[in-house]
Amino acid sequence: MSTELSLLMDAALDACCSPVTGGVLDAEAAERLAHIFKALGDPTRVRLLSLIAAQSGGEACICDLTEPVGLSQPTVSHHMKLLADAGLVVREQRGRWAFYRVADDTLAALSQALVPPAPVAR
Amino acid sequence: MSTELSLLMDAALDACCSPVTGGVLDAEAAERLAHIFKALGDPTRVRLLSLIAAQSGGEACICDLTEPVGLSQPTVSHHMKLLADAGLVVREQRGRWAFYRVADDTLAALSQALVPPAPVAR
DNA sequence: CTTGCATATCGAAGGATATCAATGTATTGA
DNA sequence: TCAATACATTGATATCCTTCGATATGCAAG
Repeated sequence: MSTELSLLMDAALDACCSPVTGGVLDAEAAERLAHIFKALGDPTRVRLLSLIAAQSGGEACICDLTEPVGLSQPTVSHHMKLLADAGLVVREQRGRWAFYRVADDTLAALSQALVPPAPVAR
Repeated sequence: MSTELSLLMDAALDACCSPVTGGVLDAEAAERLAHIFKALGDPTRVRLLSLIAAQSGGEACICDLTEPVGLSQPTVSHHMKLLADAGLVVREQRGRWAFYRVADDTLAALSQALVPPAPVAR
């Protein structure tokens, strides 16, 4: 097993995102990572994520998002479901509204998984 | 620029990856990011990336990759093209072989683009 | 120049995805 | 209870993606 030293080694990291360049990934780890990346692989969803993050309070309901992205309510709802399934946003129902906020821990873990290996000392 | 070596600053970052949580992304920035994430949105390609990174010398030809992922040569070639188009991998032809290596700068820029915003001071 | 090898490209089949209108499900307010 | 609001789900359609076998391209050794 490769226990490279990494600042910020965490449970969250193991839970979702093995480092891409930290040894050959088994099928399961690759699947987990790809699932999250696939959710980010659509411009609308990237946009939605940035819209939520930019909202004051850090959260947004579907109704806040429909107009900025210029798509129908069902379509936005569909995209948000994919983002939620990937663990990139967290959904919270409050009254008739569904509030979404960015899952910072998943974002941080993903970010760590992409950090290139340290250059060889010389 | 300065004589200090800055860790992967503006150039690479602006070129490909505006921070996801750093304000609302315009359509173009979202498109750029999504294009790269889409390339990572397939388990085979995530696997290929990790295989190349794990190779001694940090590079691999198609022939090194076909057997580990268990897919046909044309399919692996196709996946590598997508990774290369996304700037995640660099191709170098040497003789009859095409050598691919991970583009650390793109990986680092992507990683930066995912870093969640610092918690608000209070 | 011919043969063999590594890779790329093409064309096709099957499955997945994005999108919408229509409809269903809760929840609130009157 | 009734009507309105916010959101999710369904069903349909057009497009895109993954994968393969077949074939083309390009290089290298005789």
